[in-house]
Amino acid sequence: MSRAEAISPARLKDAAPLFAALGDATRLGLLVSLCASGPLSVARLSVRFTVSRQALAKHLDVLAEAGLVRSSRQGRERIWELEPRRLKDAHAYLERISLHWDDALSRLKTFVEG
Amino acid sequence: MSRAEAISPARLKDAAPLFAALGDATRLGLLVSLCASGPLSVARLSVRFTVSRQALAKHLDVLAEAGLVRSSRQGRERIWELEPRRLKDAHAYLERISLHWDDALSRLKTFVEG
DNA sequence: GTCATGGGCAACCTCCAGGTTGCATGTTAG
DNA sequence: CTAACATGCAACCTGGAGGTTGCCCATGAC
Repeated sequence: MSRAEAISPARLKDAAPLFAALGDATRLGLLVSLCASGPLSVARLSVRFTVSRQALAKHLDVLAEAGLVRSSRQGRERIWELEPRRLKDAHAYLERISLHWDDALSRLKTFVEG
Repeated sequence: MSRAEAISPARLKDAAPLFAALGDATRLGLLVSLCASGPLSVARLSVRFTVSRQALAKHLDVLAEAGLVRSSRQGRERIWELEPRRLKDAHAYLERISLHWDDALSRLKTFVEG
């Protein structure tokens, strides 16, 4: 019996930009930094990276577009913080595909053995 | 206490191409197709997509490069199948970041409440 | 043999991601 | 007020991703 729900094309179109946002070493580094050190400004972040501040700002925009990060103004600074919900979303997607795969495997096993 | 292990830059450089490979709707579609229908040839796959056979072949190469898919010759056909290990890798990676986040949250909570 | 089918290869095109520099704007410190 | 700092904005450059077409090669069918 199949426990995994179908993966609709709509979900695919939602998932792709999410993974695309995760598919860059600098952006993953930003996520990890925000994870480890909590909310930070671009200036604070930029001392940890080799690329320019503007490049980081663009990356943060991409992450925000994907819903992985959120920003708020505090005085003259803009503070960025992680948005863990979308991270869980990505996680759930992979889980769903894995489930499908395990299902397919067990079906195959049943077919072969039975 | 912190249960999450550190996320090394080396792991970042490993994870980025993996997510990048997942960050395309067509490629996700390929994975789902291979998941649902088992190993298939490019010709078989291409009837389900609107892009050309060559485009799909390139996507499959990208997926193979990321270790998400594997191919073998069978007669005049090349059969592609899923490689679930790397999928689990990506899964584990997100889990690691989430763990870090949860750790950071609980540390913050302890700090605020304690 | 002959033909259709599956696949690799290569050239080519277009667009945008990722990066840079330079300058303008707003805000806090003294 | 003025200087220093954090950011926003815009123009610009370059490489590579994603797509196409056209052709050639191998293999299985007849």
